[in-house]
Amino acid sequence: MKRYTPQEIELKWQKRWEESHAFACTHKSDKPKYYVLEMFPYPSGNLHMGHVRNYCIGDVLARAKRMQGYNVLHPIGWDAFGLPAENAAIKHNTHPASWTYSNIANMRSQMKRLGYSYDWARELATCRPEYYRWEQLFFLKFLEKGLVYRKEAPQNWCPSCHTVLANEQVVDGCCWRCNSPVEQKDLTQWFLRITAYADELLEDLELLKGGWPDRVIAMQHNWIGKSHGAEIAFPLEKPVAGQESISVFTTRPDTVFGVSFLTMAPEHPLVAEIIRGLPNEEKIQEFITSVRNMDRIERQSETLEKQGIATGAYVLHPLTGKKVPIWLGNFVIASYGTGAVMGVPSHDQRDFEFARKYDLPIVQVISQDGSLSDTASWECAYTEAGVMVNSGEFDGLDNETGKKRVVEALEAKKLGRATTQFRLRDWNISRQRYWGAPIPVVYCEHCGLVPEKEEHLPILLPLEVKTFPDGKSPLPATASFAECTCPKCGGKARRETDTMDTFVESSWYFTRYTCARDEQEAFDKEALSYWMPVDQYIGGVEHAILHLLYARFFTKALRDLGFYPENLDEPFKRLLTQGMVLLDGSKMSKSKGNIVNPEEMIDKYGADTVRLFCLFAAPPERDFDWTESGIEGASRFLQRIWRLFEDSQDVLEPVPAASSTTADATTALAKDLRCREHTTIKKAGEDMGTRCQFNTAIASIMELVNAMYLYRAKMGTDPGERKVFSSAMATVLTTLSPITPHMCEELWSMMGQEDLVSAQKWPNCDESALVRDTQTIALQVNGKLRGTMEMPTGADKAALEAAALEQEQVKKFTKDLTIQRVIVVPGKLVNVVAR
RNA sequence: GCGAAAGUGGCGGAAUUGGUAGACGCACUGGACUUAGAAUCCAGCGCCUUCGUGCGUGGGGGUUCAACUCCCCCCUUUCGCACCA
Repeated sequence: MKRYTPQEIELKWQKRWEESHAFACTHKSDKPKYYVLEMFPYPSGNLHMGHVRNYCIGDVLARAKRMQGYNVLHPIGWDAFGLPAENAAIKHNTHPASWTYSNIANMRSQMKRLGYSYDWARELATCRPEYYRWEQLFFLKFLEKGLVYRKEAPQNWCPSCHTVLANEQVVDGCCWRCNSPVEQKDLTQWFLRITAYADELLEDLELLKGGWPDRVIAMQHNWIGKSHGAEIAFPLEKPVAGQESISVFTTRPDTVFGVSFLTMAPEHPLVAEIIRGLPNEEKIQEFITSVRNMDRIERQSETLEKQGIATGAYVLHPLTGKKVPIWLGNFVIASYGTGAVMGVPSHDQRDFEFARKYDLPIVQVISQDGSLSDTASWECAYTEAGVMVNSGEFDGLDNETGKKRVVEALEAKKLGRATTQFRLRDWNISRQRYWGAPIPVVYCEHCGLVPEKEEHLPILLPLEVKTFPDGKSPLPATASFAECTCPKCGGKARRETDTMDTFVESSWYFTRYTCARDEQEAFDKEALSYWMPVDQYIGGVEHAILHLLYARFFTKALRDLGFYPENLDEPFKRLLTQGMVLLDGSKMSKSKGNIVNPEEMIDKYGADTVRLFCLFAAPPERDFDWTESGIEGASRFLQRIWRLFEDSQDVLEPVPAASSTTADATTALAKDLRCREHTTIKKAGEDMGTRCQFNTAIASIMELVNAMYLYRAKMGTDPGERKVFSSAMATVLTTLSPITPHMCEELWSMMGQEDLVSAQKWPNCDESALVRDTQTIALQVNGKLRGTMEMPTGADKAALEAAALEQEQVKKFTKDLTIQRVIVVPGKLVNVVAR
């Protein structure tokens, strides 16, 4: 008897798949296409359990879809630029490139040990010039179109990473990667104009409903943060620096008559001009400095006390002409809206608190019922809808109508207009780092900013650089790179030494897989429009706004540049956000020391067992705890199949899955097994290929295996019964093969079957096999289960009712009652209603 | 505060359209085999129990012949955003 030795078997079949290019694909096919993609990994060195789970989910789906008749694209690559490579280079005195490439080699072999069915011919790494040259081309096109621009502004600066960060990369005021508190620094940086697509990014979330988890859609919705309102100009009493007025953004123009002050952010560019020469200029300056010195976490914490200072300057109310004092406030954000707000303490809670603290007037202008009350007794602002009061000609209007009328009145005076604001900011893509894609522009002494010529691409990242003595990028000091000639005038120029954010690479890699080896163009239009969009994307929820928002933006931008088909609006049709793998209830992490090493698990149990456990432990979107007893259980199930197979060699014939017929299944025993077999084909097929509920697919196959054990014990010598058993075995191996492909290949070949089990079609469910001679009918009295009865399949309502009323259990429970109704659901139940 | 998801045995979870709640697995208990253990096989496994026309899917109401499932109110947990004007 041959023992189950996964390590031997797995190597053998991995080699067989590779040699036969079993999972290569092309876009020239008559089959319907299916593009399965898992978020590509950063080559950190080793696969962790989270990776394993992610790629197992994708692999089972890819294998199942392939068997179910789809032409499947299932590629993999490496998100290979990024800061950890530089940190590792410093630590181990090596080069980021060699560190990265050796990590890729290691992780690739770990993936191969897990038997993932990738089309390896499409593998890509974003740090290769063959990849990033196209990104540089996109940059130049973006520049032409005004989608990328340079701007000086206060930026999020991570002192530990020596680089700026995008807004999306600042989490709770700290760096998303190293968790150091982020500082603000004035810098000139490159920005991608993602805000130009704010509306479309928001609206197209509608297209994703049903395919994406609600919470991811909600998170993007909030992040984009659209609000409708008005911009209102308050004329300055004394204009400064050529500015006649200060603009504010408000969602409540209907409350404009309640303005009793105007608050500006201390960082507002006009502040310096306004306070110049005022009596308390020095005090104001002190206030500004103290706010600017506050770190971001402190400034944005909800407990921060609202503080402000009166400037002594005034604006004029745009409708009444009354003087309104200008204040500075620490709660006003310079980067949102206009950086200034109108203070309406009666109808805004923040303004209310501010007015109470600094004893500013509170004037009611909205009333629930039109009556006025004394605001001195109010405990909070009234923020609900109502009728306008104290508002001149607008009195008596409901406030929604009032919003429009006030804006119209302001427009007539050229002091306001309806507008919308987004929370979304443009994406800062400059990074003061070495290990990234160079930005293809130069700064010429004569011509200024000059884009590189397309024929000069790729602008290669130099590999010969000095090491990183102070943790900073060596590029500015690398003369061979930084010193260059101007593409326009040929004069002396300096190359841009910032590199691109690595999130730029991951914003388009999924389209490059469709033609990864094309050296002539970024995309082969035919292949691209055949494969895109991705049908199922799988990854962690931590990218809900980062990568997934950037990738959506890039898709729309490249579509509008003509790189993508016109109708490609969204890159990912369906998104599955997989849960985490926990150990003892908390996330596995190196620093905590609670790690399960995938390679050790493969050594101990084999890749098939690891795959099986990852998929059986919980539905894919939920977190699950790694347990030793759980993986033991998975191993036990595979052993159980192996033993059943070994012990049944004498009766097994190499018949196709689902090949037994009604003529073979003549006994009740055989009919039952055949029914179970086809139930599993249907259930596992839907669960694996459509619902992505792998745990229940596995449960269904376990039920079939359990049934086969019982069957074999009772099975006679009848050839029909034996055929039914062989067919069921073939079905187990076929339906389980997406999950545990190696063992299934081995048993498939031991069974004497032709070809690879991976190349088999998914067995057909014969609906007639699901129909049994009799059915169990539930018996209820007043909705409570009181028993069951066996009835011939297809028995009509009258027969079911009559039979039910004859049953002892029913009689017993209706003895002293009058039967009022009998509800019959054919094939299911009979409910006797009695009072 | 706003938004989202979730709450079912000792545990992970199942019930896809309102129709027999607890599939499948883990753990546990008893038995068989064994010198013994491991492995395996068989049986049991929601709770209460006065053994019933009992209770039971976070709690409370409702709709229905029938509710884990639909409606209303509430509680708890997790996650995301948050002085956004």
